[in-house]
Amino acid sequence: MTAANTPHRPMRADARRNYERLLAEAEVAFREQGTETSLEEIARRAGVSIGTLYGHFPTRQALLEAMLHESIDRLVAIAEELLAHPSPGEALARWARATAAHMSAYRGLATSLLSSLKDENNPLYRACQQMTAAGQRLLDRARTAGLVRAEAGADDMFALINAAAWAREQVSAEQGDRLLAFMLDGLRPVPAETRRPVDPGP
Amino acid sequence: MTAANTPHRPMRADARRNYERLLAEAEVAFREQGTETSLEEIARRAGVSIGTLYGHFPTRQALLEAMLHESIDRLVAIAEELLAHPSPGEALARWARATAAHMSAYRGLATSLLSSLKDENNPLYRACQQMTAAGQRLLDRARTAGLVRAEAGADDMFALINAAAWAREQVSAEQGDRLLAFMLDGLRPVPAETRRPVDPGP
DNA sequence: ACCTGAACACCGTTCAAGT
DNA sequence: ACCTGAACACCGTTCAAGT
Repeated sequence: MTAANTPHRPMRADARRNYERLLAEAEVAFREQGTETSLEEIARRAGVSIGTLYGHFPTRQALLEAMLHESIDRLVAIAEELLAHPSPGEALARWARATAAHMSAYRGLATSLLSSLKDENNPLYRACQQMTAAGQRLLDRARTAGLVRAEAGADDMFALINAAAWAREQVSAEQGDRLLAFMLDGLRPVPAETRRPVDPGP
Repeated sequence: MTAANTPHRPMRADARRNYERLLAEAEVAFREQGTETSLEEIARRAGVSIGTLYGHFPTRQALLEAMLHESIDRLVAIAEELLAHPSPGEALARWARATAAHMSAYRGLATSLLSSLKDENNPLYRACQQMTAAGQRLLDRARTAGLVRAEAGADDMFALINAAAWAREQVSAEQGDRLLAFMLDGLRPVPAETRRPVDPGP
């Protein structure tokens, strides 16, 4: 593994090996069984005691965060690259699709992520902030191009991407694609002629 | 309780009392703790054995279905009434808001509902179908008024309502409202002048 | 016909004891 | 410095035995 998902400071060789094995098995288990899968099974598959797992990752969120580190960096980098794409709308849509696709690879992850925003101390909190910040630049560029309405913030787009990823876990791939497309189109400015067509109502 | 949530055929008086108490406690527990709350706690609160709970409701979904029966009937009736609303767009939006609000009252319900569509034998499957059918009439009416694009089906709208309800569980009420509004606006036809503004891309 | 509660298998989390 | 595994508290689900 690269330096991205290694812990803060030097580690004893056996500890480091356990850390890596736990991370690798967690990735498999989360992908196959969802983010609520048994931690004891992860420890078992990694060949260590459950106490060792807790020693390295005090909470499920900490383990998820460590597992996501690399891919989040990658998504942030992709956002950076897409800023150079000729079409601000396409760039935004592509990043949203890539992000939603990644999230929906782990059942329950969208829920873990979006709910982490309720607590600053949740290890996933910063991860969400990074992704939101990365999306913000693409969103603002699309807004400047007249493709995004004023009241839509980067947090809204992040929530929509999560919602699409959540839906994608439950429906067919085709419908999942369609739903994300609808959501992104929903960020466009509402054209005057279709606004409140008949009656505003109370 | 009314006849709506009583079981199929005559029941012994004590059985009926247990059934009703379980349903009442389930409603409270699901509302306070979410749809993954402990069934044993529901039985405890209802003052019956866990075996009695399983005797009446063989699965968690069966208990949820029984609990939702009345409110789903109500939402179907509301859809009916809204067909007479002068604005097809407003009617659709109001039904969607009412439905999302109801669903988000029980944490985890949106997931239980949308995922039930993967299995015809899930007791919630029919409940989802009823709601989708109710929404379909409002959706088609809005489509006739030019407010909904051709490729958006009633199942898409149902999924979006669920996604909004799911998001509402995790974010603020204001943001939840906004997200649902974005999603519904995403069902509108895309005006020609904002379609693919610069470059379609590969 | 319905209810009870023990039984079984599983899990999250902590922490004293080891090396 | 790190690891182990027993301990505790909890849960889902089934089913023999009761009334």
